[in-house]
Amino acid sequence: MQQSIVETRSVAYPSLVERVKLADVAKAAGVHAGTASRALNPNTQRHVSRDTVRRVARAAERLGYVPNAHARGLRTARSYLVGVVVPDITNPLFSLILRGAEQVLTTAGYTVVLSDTNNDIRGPRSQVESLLARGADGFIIATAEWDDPLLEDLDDRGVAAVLANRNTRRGRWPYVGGDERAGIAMAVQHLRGLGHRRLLHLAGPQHLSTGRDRAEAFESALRADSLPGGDAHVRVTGAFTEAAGFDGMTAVLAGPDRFSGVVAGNDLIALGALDALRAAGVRCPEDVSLTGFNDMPFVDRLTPPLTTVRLPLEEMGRMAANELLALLRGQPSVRARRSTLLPVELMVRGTTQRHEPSRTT
Amino acid sequence: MQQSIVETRSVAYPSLVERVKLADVAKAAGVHAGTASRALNPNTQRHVSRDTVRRVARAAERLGYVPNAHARGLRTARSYLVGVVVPDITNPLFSLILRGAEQVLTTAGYTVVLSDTNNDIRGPRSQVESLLARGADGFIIATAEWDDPLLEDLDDRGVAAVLANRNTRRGRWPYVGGDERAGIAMAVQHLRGLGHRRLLHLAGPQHLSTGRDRAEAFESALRADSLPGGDAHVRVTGAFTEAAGFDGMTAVLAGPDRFSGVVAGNDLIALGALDALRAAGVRCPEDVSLTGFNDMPFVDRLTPPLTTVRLPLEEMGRMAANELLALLRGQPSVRARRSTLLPVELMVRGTTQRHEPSRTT
DNA sequence: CTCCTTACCGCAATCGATTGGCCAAATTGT
DNA sequence: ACAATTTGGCCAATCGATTGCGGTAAGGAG
Repeated sequence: MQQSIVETRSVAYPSLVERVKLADVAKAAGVHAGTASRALNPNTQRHVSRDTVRRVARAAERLGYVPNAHARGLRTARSYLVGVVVPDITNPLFSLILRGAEQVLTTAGYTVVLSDTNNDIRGPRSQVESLLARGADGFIIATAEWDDPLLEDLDDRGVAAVLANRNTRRGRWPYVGGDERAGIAMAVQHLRGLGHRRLLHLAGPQHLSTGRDRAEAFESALRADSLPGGDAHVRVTGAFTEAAGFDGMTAVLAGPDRFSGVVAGNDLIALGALDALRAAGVRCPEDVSLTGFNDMPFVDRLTPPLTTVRLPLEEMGRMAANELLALLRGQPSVRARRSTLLPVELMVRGTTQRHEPSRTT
Repeated sequence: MQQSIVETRSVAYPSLVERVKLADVAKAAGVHAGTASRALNPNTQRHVSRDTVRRVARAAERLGYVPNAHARGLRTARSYLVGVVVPDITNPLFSLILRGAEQVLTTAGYTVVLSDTNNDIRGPRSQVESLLARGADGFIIATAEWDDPLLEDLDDRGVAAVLANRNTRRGRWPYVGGDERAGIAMAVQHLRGLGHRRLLHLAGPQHLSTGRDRAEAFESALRADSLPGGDAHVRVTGAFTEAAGFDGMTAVLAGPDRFSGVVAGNDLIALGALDALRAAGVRCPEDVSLTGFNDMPFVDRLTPPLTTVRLPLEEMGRMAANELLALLRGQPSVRARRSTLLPVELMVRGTTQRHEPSRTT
């Protein structure tokens, strides 16, 4: 590997200047450390005189006091650390959720620890365990499987968490996601409205709630408006990837099923399907209309630009974070599981057009 | 906002079971807590008999002991927390660096704290400060400005850090980035080889090393092989964004300068430039050839697919993390500033083609 | 003017792991 | 067999913030 090393100048790496501690502030303010502690904590300020609070606050400000998180955490058994577990940070879907969550968590005084499992199935477990060892206060989990032993385990142990984007079968935690059913219904109605009778759903993996829900929504949307002469097929792909989309579409094209409209399980599957169509000489949108899901960045710049369903991902992250904060603040008594479904939007672009009957594939 | 809340079942959120502590392990193994501590720590095991180590290890294993990070951190003044500061987690450029860094840091036992400043200029400061308050051991910084008061400040305070992707004027920290000069040189030579004489560089902002270095590299690459009849212009854009690229290109098109090849400061600028060309009725690549920088995901799927320079971003993150680990482990004595330049690769795709002389814009 | 609150603040224990210092037992050398 | 080491492990202090407890002074009521 080419690699050039350039040496410039030599310098020392001194250790950090010794931090000012609470005792220093107390001394400067002429009070005891315990009093200073109370003066600085909004919840205990009422035990301290107005004047003392001011003096201590001023001293702390002047000396640049920042509390030692270790000492505090040791004493209070809280870390103000929350883990955000995502399957693939490289996927904008998750980085947007992460950003939203990070915004509200940091402004609430929490520190966000990233845990990118890189789609490794055994990833979440070890990552979460080690964060738990660090005393993490809670988690936002975007890697939930439909049947997820890790989550059941965490649930049993009473770990505070919120599920984002992907739901799970059991579990008592709040869930925040997009309104998948509505999104799929929109896509189906859009295609139907364009005159497409024979539809295909390239479903995502069924061990994820997003794959299941969308497939289910597809079928119930079709039942809802069963046009005469309507026809529909569902093909389950192995993953939410371009490769899986390509394979799935290729397999369907080789089979007997006919269709003129395709609802893909997500944008990546749609892109793979597009490639497969192209490879088979089928044009989009002239011969086949296609919709995606998620509205990832840049899918509006493809040729043709992808018609897809947009999810408010940043908002999803923010909501999930707020749910978690409520959980952490809330009385650890009785709570009800809440599901929050965020509204979605159909982005009509270039991969869908009115059906020309002669061209059903 | 549409929002449906579904209540399912009510349950209690019990607190975590009380953790097993070192004293428990020690008791189970029939030794003192101090001894157990030494037995568990590889660096101090030599002070403990072979047999005791085994007994303690076994007891720890059996009881499922995990050390309390707060207590340890309080005593040792190390947190095993590393902050990774990025300007925009949504940008795959940075999420890839982040992933690389996260991989090696977590396997080294560190916990990665994400700090996404969302391109907010005052972001890094407060984020870094609060992480410092938490006792972060070090930082990987991908937000460096060329003249960066925050970095100089941190440098003065002896904070351990490594710069990734973006370099800074001063500072004593290691820097890991792509070989920008080589990348630009490749792009220029590629265009020259295709017969393009009149080149334009749509440079990124000059307060970032990436903007500066690429602009400088562009000029020196041209000096290196000054063909007869060669001509070159540099237009500095305000940001590494599509909007800036669009504006920059639009402005140049309105001016007197002529060119048939464009070297964009990065992929986003290239995309914006592409839009501007299209809006002006200039075809790419027939009339003008265009290169980007970074090889972001999906730019190979555009029409035409973008010719660009690929950086080993994940590797960059890994290298930066390794540098930081060396810094953290290393004797805090004297070190030399190291710059590691990773090799880049020119991805020749559809936005560049042989120049047809009649068509210089 | 005395008694009783209330307000304010200091004292010291506490969280759990680490580590320097010290003592006892085991080992080695002669 | 005895002194000189080495080895193994215990004790207790320590990191820094929090908080229950108790004491003192100020203020109010009768």
